[in-house]
Amino acid sequence: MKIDPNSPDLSAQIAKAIRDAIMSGKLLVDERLPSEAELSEKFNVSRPTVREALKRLGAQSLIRTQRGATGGAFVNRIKFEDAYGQQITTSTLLLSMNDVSFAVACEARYALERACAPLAAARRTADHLATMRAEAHRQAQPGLTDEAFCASDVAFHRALVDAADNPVISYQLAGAVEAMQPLMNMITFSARSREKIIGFHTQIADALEAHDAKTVDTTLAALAAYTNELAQNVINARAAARQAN
Amino acid sequence: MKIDPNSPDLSAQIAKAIRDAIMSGKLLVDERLPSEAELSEKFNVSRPTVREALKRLGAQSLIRTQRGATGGAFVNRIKFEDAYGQQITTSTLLLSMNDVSFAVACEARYALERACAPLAAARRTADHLATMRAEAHRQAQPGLTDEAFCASDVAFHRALVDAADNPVISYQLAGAVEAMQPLMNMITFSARSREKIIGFHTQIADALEAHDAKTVDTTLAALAAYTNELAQNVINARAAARQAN
DNA sequence: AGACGTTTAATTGTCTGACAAATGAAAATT
DNA sequence: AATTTTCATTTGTCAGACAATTAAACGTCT
Repeated sequence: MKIDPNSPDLSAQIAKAIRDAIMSGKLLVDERLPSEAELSEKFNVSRPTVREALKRLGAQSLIRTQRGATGGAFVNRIKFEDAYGQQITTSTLLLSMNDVSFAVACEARYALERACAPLAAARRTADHLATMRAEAHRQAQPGLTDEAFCASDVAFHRALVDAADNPVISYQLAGAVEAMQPLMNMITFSARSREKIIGFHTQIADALEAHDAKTVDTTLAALAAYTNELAQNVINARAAARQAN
Repeated sequence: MKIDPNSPDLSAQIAKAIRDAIMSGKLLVDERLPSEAELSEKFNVSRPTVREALKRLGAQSLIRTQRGATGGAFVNRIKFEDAYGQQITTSTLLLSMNDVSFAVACEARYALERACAPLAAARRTADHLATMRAEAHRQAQPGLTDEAFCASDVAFHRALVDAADNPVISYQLAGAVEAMQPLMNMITFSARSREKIIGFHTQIADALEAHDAKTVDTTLAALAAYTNELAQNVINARAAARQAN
């Protein structure tokens, strides 16, 4: 692909050309790209410009670089773990920057989570159950901050998702689950509400252990409704406070 | 956040520092970052290094830049549309580079899609239905290539997902749905199989129109099973061909 | 011949300094 | 007062340099 040297986004064009080559399979995994000097000659740009393009690709985990005699830039085999972070960052910012309501985010998260219920019920291992029960136990500890409670909640739900034993699902849901955390942090979890949530969590773990997909699904629905209710209370209280001013 | 000037990844460190500032809210949407010259002074690095860091952030749509007197780098309000492309690219590469089987990808896609069924059945608009029926009609045209058939299939399913009217769900599922396309392309769709798939599609559109979530769900399950069957046939045929050699 | 240092070439990472292009603000002109 | 010109700021790009790293090539000694 040719680039337009008069456009003021040469590095973006070059990055796109290389990205397209990777996507189309012209560049294979672990294949070495030409050196920066060769690329700058090929595209008729300077080395800094080539480097900016390569950094763009590196930021997307499409390439990795290595110094030294046999070094260079290599097409990176992007792993699910690499993609999680990116996915979570983007999802979190999407929610916060586009004023996505708690209700909408919550609906998405639980709708997708419920999709895992049948698979998780069928495939959960002892490890998954242990993780979930450990998190439920942590959630019951007195003196736990709201933030730590939320973090544990996320860990519980990620274990549930991972129990479906499908890496594609785990990847897609990582964003939906983790991105909820900042929104959840607006809630102050009373002892009573924590108790109730832990009850749901225990029910879910029990149902998973019993391979009872139906109960997992209905409990998740109940948990979704309750979470929404808690958030709605906060929103209503804030509105009332504003009114009082 | 301080950076270690002896590490050979200065631009990555600087990018991380700025990314963290955005994530934590220290930098607000549309806020202007210091100029490249100021940043290079602040971090004690050269301007090219700062620029590499900014390009990394630009690649993630976290900032945008503008030339001129009042120009600079600004925190970007990342839109869902911006994120789709990135999401699809990453998902597609994840599947192809990690040898994710058709079955696993298909399971994920349909599990997540079925999660939208109740919402889509409740909220579908005439527009969504029209799009879906138009795609079903396109799929019935003779002379359609397999690739075009797949593309139309993706468009149909994206309309279904969008009918759930939840931007978070649409975003998450864009990856799962679009990333399947390269895998689907291995299938040769016979006239009979196309007919059958179009039948499912029509059934889904009808059920959505009737707000019948249950039928949407069961039809999606049937479609998932059939798609898997087609792929399995290809895989078996290939195995047999290998055996014959 | 083979094991073990040494040198060397290739490559990325970083820096310096420069100029072009865009752009809005300030200054000058009508 | 309106319009044009000038100017300062900032990003985009380039050229050239040196440091750090790395593996291969080379030499040396046993």
